[in-house]
This record gives sequence, C-alpha cells and structure tokens, in this order.
Amino acid sequence: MAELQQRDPRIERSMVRVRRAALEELAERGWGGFGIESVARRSGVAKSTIYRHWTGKLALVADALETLVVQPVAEPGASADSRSRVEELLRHLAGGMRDSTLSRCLPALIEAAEHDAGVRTLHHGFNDRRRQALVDALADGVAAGELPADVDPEVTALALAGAVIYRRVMTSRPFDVEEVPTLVASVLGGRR
Amino acid sequence: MAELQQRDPRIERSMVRVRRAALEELAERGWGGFGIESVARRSGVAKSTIYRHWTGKLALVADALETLVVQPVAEPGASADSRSRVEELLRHLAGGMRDSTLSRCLPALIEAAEHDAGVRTLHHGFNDRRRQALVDALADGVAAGELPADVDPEVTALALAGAVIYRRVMTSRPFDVEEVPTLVASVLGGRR
Amino acid sequence: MAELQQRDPRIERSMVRVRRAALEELAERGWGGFGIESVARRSGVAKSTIYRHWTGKLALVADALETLVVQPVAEPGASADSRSRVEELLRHLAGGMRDSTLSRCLPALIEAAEHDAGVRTLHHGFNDRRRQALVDALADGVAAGELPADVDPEVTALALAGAVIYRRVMTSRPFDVEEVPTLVASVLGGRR
Amino acid sequence: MAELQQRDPRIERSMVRVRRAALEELAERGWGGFGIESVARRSGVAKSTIYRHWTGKLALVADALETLVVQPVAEPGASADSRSRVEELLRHLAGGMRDSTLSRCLPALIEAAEHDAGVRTLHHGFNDRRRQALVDALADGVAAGELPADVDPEVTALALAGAVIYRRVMTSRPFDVEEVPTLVASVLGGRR
DNA sequence: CGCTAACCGAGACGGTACGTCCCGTCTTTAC
DNA sequence: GTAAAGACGGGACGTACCGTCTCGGTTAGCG
Repeated sequence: MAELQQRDPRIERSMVRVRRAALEELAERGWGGFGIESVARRSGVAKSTIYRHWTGKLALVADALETLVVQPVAEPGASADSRSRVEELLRHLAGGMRDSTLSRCLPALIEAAEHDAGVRTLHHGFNDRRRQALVDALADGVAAGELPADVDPEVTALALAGAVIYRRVMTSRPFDVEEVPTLVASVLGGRR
Repeated sequence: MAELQQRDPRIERSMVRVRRAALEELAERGWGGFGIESVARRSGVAKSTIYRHWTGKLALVADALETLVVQPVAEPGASADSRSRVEELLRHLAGGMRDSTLSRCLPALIEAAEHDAGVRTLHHGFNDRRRQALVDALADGVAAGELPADVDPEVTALALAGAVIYRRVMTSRPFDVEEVPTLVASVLGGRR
Repeated sequence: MAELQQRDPRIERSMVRVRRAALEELAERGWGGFGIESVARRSGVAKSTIYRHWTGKLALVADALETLVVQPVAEPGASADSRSRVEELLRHLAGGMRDSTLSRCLPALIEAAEHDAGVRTLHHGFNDRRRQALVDALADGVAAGELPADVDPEVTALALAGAVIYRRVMTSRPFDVEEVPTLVASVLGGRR
Repeated sequence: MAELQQRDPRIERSMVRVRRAALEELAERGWGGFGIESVARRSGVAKSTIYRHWTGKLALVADALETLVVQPVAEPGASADSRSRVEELLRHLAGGMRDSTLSRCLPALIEAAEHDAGVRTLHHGFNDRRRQALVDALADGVAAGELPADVDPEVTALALAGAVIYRRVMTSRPFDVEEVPTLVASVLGGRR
C-alpha cells in the first residue's frame, strides 16, 4: 500500500492527496464521521480511485497514519544530562499534544485501535517506540548516578508520558509545555 | 432525557432496556459501529420509541454513560494512612481499566467527547472528580508529613492516574493491579 | 408486488408514481439505458423506496408492464361478421403499434424477454392472449362459412398480426391503419 | 471503421477477434449486458485498442453486425416456379430464425435500432433487401398468372415474413421449417 | 370496569454513504 | 508506432442505516 517506485506517477500523486485529505477528515470528524466519499470530495480524487488503492476506510486510515509516524522525534542533544533529555522529550510530547495532526487524530486512533488489529498494532507500536526514548534517558540517568537507584525507568516513563496523555484525552486542559519542569520535579523529586 | 417521576411505567421499562443495549453496543462495536437500529433490535424496543425518548445517537450514548458514572467510588477507609489510600484508589482504577463496561466504552467515550460538548462535559467531569480523590489523599499525606513537601498533589495525581490510563489506551497491556506498588514507589520514592 | 389493500396509503402512492416513471424511462431509453436512479429522479421517489418494493430493474419493469397489459382490448362488437371483427382487431393492433406506451416499450420488452424468464412469460403470455382473439374471429368465420375452409385460423392470425409487428420492429415505417383492408384482402383473398 | 487496406496486419487481426467476441457477447448477454471490458477480456485484445478502432459500444456492435449481413442470401434457383421460390425463401428465413448468430442477436438489434440511427439504417436496410426477394418472387408469380391478380406482392410478403418474425420475437416457439407449406397455403390459398 | 389518551411496534419515507462494477479517456511502458 | 496494461474521473448499482413520519394496536389509570 505504501510501495515506492510506482511506474505511473499518477498513482503516487493520487495517493498523496488522498492521505492528506484522510488525515484532515479524521482530525475534523473523528473515526465515526470519517467517510470515503467525503475524502474523495475533499481530495479531488474519485472514489473509485481510492478503492483502487485501499480496501476501505480502515486500510486508508492505517496507511495515512503511518505517514505521520515515520519521523521518530529528532535527536534531542544526546550529550545533555539525562534530566534535560527527559524534559526535552516531554516538552516535545506536550507540544505535540497541544497542536498537531496526530493529536487531533488521537481520539479517533484510540477508538479505531480498539476495533481493528491493524490500527492497533500501528498505534501501540508507535507509542512503544516513543516511550522507549524516555525509558532510555531515564535508564541512562540511573546508570550515571544522576537519578536515584530506586527509579524504575519503565514505570517512571509511563507516569511522565501518562500525565501528558491523560490531560489530552481525559480532561479539558491539555498539558502545557510550561508545566513540564513541575511534572519532572514531582515525579523525580528534587533528588540527586 | 433522564426525567424521574415518569407517569407511565412502560416508559421507564423501555428506557432501561435501551440504555442497557446501548452500552453493550458501544462496548462491542465502538462509537463508529454504534447504530440506533442495532440497539432497537438488541433491546426489543422499536426504533421510533427510541427516537421518542432521545434525540439521537449522541444523546442516547451520553444518557446511557451517565448511568455508569453515578457511583463515584465508595469511600476507601478515609482513616488509613495516605499512601495506602493512594494505592487503594489506584488499584480500583487499574482494576476497572482491566475489566468493566466503562473501560470497554472508554475509547468510544474519548472519541465522542472530542466531537460532542455534552459527552465532553460528562467525561471530563467524571475524570476530574475521580482524580480529585487522589489529589486529596496526596495533599493529606503532604500535610501530615507522610510525603515530602516538594510533592505537588495535582501533578503527582496526574502522573499516577496517567500511567494507568496510558497503558489502557496507548498500549496493548493494561496496567495490572500488582504493579501499583511499583508505580507508587517510583513516583513517590522510598522517601518519607 | 401488486398487492391491493395496502395498509399504508403511502405505499400505493409511491408504487404508482414509480411504475409510471419506469414505463416512461423504458420507452425513452430502452432496456439498456433504463436505470433505477433515473426512475427515482423522474418519479420523485427515493431509490431506497424503490428497492423496498421491487428487487431490482427486472422486477420493476415486469411489474410496470403488467399494468399496461391488464386491459385486454374492449369487446369489438361480437355480433359483427368475422371479417369485420378481424379488421377491427388489426386496426387496434396497428393503431397501438403506431403510438402507445406499449409500442414504445416493445423493443425493450423483446430484448428483456430474451434474457429474463419473468419478462419472457409476461411478454409471450400477453401476445398469445391478444393473438387468440384473432384466431377466434377467424375460426368463427370458417365455421360460419364466411371464410374458405382451407384457411388455417392459427397460421392466418400469425400472418396478419405478423405483418403489423414486422413493420414495427423490422422496418422504418409502422403499419398504417389504412392499410388494414389491403392486408386482409391479400391474405384472406376476395374469396367468399 | 471497417477500412480495408490496413497497413499493419496486426490491426486487422485485432479487429477480427474483437468483432467475433462482440457478436458472441451480444448473443449471450444481450444489448444491456454487452460490455466493452467483457469483449476485451473475451477477445484478448486490450480495451484501449478497442477504443482506438471504434468509438464505443454502438459503433462496435454496428460494425460487427455488418459482417453478419454481407451475404444477401444465395440465389435460390431463379428458374423454379414462384411458389417454390417463395417457400424456399421462407424456409431459409425460418431456418435462420431457429438457429443463427443473427437470430440470437435479433432482439439486441431491434433494441439498438430503436435508439441509434446507424444501427437502425443497417437493420432496416437489411430487412428491406431480404424482404424484396420475397416481393419479387410473388410479383413474378402474379405476372406469370401462377398467383391470383388480387395478391398484393408487398403486403403478402409482409404477412409471410411477418409470421416467421412474429414467432421469433413475440412467442416462445419459433417458426418451424415444416410449417412453411401450411403458411403459404393459408396465405396464398389453394388458389391458382 | 369501561374509556380515552398515551405509548408502543411496525415499517414506509427521503436521504446519504457504502463498496463494486463498468464506462470512456488518458498515460506509461514494452515490443 | 502500435499494443497491452491499467490509472483516472465519473456514475449507477444494490445494501444498510439514518432520522422523520404515519399508522393501528395495546394498555395504563381516571372517572
């Protein structure tokens, strides 16, 4: 579905337009409101062309979401101390949750993952990868003695990322970038 | 929509059946798959009767979800020390996320909240109330000197509940009740 | 499909409109050009309503054609001599072939009958009944001695009706009512 | 459309295959069921190639039918007496109506002629030519005194051919070759 | 303890979107 | 230079629900 090196350049052109429109549609209207005919209208690509390239709503959404997910966070200065790296990763997550296509699609993605194995794999895999960066930074800090030995990197990463995600999907006020230091201080303590 | 004091007992009988069927439908098929005609078939109540009592899919779902949300968690021994109360609240949350109607509807609820103000208010309000119990326990601990003074009750509650919710909606493995002590230890530290 | 005594008067109202539009459509556009959506537009009845009452194009056309066929030719003075009755029947046939809904649908009907058993039965049955009136008139004439004994009523009816139909479907000039006497004279002779 | 003197022999080879497939398709599935893509599959010639040589369904069908029509009936012993020539011509017509590609395409041809001027001209022209042979035989018979002077050759030919065609397109039982003498006897009488 | 008003089920209605199929046009690649 | 392959926009197909509506049948509760 995402083959490169297509023979006919029209194919890639259509697919790009459709993927873009699909993400807009998903962000605006959610999983339930998402409609192939609406994507066709929005993208200017005929419905029959969409069905020529994807088997249906699920395949299209899964494919479109994959394009959002390829960039796995630019390297945030690997040389800095681990607490700074953690803060940087959380600022990036919080910033993305405030305003990005992925954040706007997140509720739809959560809902879709619940009922479709393909979306589920995509969604969970992406989150696991993203969280791993946080785990690594925390583990580095523990190894370097910057963080106390009783910090469990896995669980702590969960708590830090969880705070940000919780605010996005469970409350009316997304997590602000400004709040990151408070969060880090509360979870990791003033501890050295 | 949820008027008490119905004159005709048939009305309440129908509404109860429909609400129950609606929750089943929502848990099984999600927000997108939810259909009024399907609820009508499932509940044995005619479609026209459903539309007589609710204005549509959203109103029905919002009303049905309200019935799940009325019991705001029984008081878990307010006299215990605050760390135990925190663990108890998190065990309750984690248990619910592993298996309950509300957990099964959570993705649909998040999705619906994104696009409907009524559901949004309901969802956020419920979460705020639930989280507040955690905040209160943490604040009590800080006030009693059981927890360090640099613990911010609001943010810490967010991190603790967030870890559980994150695992429910962002990963394939929900938070296990057994993991609660590790979580609490990691976030609050072995600290006194 | 043609039940009388419907409960809901809307049903009959819709069906009448659709049948009328279907015949127009069939006459104008032919069997190949006939489209349900076009009938829906023409009749002002929604496509879904059409499919609620007929299983598809074939069933609708067969049903609509049946409404054309119910009137089996008014009694053309049974007391007249048989040659006059024959001429009267042929004038009626020729007139109908020059201008009537049935005539306009005839090519479509012939084509449809070729590929659908239901239409075939309808088409052949109607033609058999119609031709039988001619056979009867000719047989009466032979029995009464008005026509020579060597006239085979079956075959002669075929030749008389065939001349009219042939001109409708095989030539550019339909059979004119004025030509009936010539036809009858040629086939039955000036014979007494 | 039917250019002779093609330069590239591949062209003629493709066109021959397509015409043959088109006639099969037309006979099997009728005018409505006829599809260019189906003809392409059946003939092994690409759809784009078909559209290069014909403007569409109508042009292709009209062209293919022309190939059926070129042979205008071999001369059936012009020296025989006219009654025998009439019977011979009718036997040929009846035989063809029982089993031939042309007969199988006849309903589609009638339907197409109704809506397309090119097909109409072809169809009517062919029928006129074919019927003329019958008219000539009858006129010869009248001139030679073999048939009564009150036989109108035009109208009588119409009745004879009409009987055969009528049975093909209006009834379930095509005209049998065996029935030709009965038909001729009934229409022309035992008359001298 | 019978009437009547409300409530109910059944389902027709005009719509919209689905996913499939074919049309006729157009573009690319292989021979 | 021609053909095969097939993508494209378009539009009809027949299906499934949507939310509105009309229709009788039943049933609760008041008189």
